[in-house]
Order: sequence, then structure tokens, then C-alpha cells
Amino acid sequence: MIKFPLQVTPPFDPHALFSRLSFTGNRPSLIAADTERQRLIRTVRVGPKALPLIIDFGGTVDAPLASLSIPEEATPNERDQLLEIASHMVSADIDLSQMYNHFADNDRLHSLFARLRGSKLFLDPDPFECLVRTIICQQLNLSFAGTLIERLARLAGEEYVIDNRSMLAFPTAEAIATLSVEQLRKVSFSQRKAEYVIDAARLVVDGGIDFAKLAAMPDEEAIAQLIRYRGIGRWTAECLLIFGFGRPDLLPSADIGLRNGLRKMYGLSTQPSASEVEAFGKSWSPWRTYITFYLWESLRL
DNA sequence: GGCCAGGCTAGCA
DNA sequence: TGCTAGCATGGC
Repeated sequence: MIKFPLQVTPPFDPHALFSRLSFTGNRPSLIAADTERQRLIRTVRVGPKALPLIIDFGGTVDAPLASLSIPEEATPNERDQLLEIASHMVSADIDLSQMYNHFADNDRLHSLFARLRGSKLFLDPDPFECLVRTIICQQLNLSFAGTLIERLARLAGEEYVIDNRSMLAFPTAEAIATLSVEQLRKVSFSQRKAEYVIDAARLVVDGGIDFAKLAAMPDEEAIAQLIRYRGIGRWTAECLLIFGFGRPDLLPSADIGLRNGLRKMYGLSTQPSASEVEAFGKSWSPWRTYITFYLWESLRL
């Protein structure tokens, strides 16, 4: 492996990222997290090719250090893409100090920010993986969703050894598109979830879903395009824009985690409805994604 | 054992 | 347009 520095805008605290990974049902076969060494290991796709990468963290919250290790045989083009993907995954360019300053006189948000200072979203390396992961997560506890994601990867993804670990590459759309509903049923997917995942892969393969085009659209236009497809509702489209594209200002108002987080922050006796969430979140632009993320995070503190 | 889980669809009024 | 039963399985 050959190592390159990875610039990450401070403040940045990688500890939050590690504890969050297990909380959200990640399996080490997909993303290995070595908390002691502050090291993340996984494979990502550059085109159809799966390439391993290792991200190491260090430094301090206000002067973070990060590095990216990739295979020596990577071409210059692959190297550039891997650097871009790694930077995207750790939300390197996000400047949290702007958000902290923007809401400096909001007491509730201020204390939320103080407890989670430096927490950044950890994004999926590519939108297809994000879409499939999100569909699997629909209406399931995250732990079981993580199990299903690993089983899907075992059925259709390649196996690799990285850093002396046996790892799985997240499958390509082409590989998932060739699976049968029965194969997924056998590993505890529901009938519908199996259909949604395979249908999504086929849509990506045949160009019905074009991530390059979606990436160029404003949030609402992209959501409108995506929810035309069976199995992709508003929440799924919003999560794709958040975790796939890193869009900063989405409020997934139907999300259970967000509603529970709001309930906790405001000490509400019942879970707020989606329209109440909208009302709460009205003043959070242009940082609604990150405030949503901080409310998710607040649930495990 | 029962309720819930970082929803979505189809069917109905 | 708005509402809701049903989905399916595992975690707690």
C-alpha cells in the first residue's frame, strides 16, 4: 500500500465516527474499524473494479490528521478517484464551524453541538451502495439491517484480504441485478425488500436511475425523480441525497430516529409527527442535514 | 411475548 | 388527496 495525506477541515473528531459505525449496524466484513489505531478499512468501487483502502486518523479535533493508503499498483487516475472518494466519505470539506457560528444563539442547538463537537457524517462511497443500503434499512432495526446487508454482500460481492482481514466488497449493480428474489428470500429478506433491491439494481444497470444526472439536480427534483420507482419513497430518496451525495440541507421528517431525537431534545411526551418535525426544522436551513445527524447522534449519548 | 424498528405500497374513502 | 392495514423479521 502507498500512503497519501488526506486533508480534513477542522473541527473533526473521528471518535464519533467509530462509535457510530457499530451503532448503525455495520459489519466488520464490509467496513472494518480498528478503534485503537483509529483506522478504517474497506473496499470501494472505481468503475466496476473493487479497490481496497485504509484511512488512518490522528491529530486533534482542531488540527486533525488523516491519511489514505491504497494499493501501489493503482493507476494515477484510480489514485485520484480514491482520494476523492475517501475525502467524500469522511465529509472532509464540511466546515462545521460555519454551522456552529450560524446557530450560536440557539441554546438547544448550542448544547447539542457542544456535546458532539467535530462529529461529521460518514458517507457511502458511491450512490448505488447507498441506495441499496437505504432500501434494506427501511422499517428495520439497524442491527438486523446490517445482517441483511452483509448477507447480500456475501451472495454477490467479491471477497478480499486487506490488512490481514477477510473483507467483502459491496456488490455491483450488475451482480445484484442477476440475483433472484428466491436467493434473497433464503437469507431472510422479505418478499418486497428482495424485489425492491433487485429492481433498484436493474434500474441502475439499464440506466433508468442515472446517478450522474441525479447528482446535478436540486434536492426536490432528484427526490421527485426517485420516488417514481416502486420501493423508493421520500425517506429513501432523502437518505440517498444525504449519505450518497452529501447534500447539506435535507430534513427526513418521517424518520423515526429524527423524531425520537427531537422528542428527547424538547422533552416531548410523544413522538412528533412528520409535520411537527417540519415545523421544528424550518429554521435549520441551510444545515438541516447536519442538525438531523446531530439529533440521530444524540440518541446514543 | 409483545412491541418496535432511521418505510413503502396498495386499496379505500 | 389523505388515511391505513399489511408486510416480515429480529432485537430488546
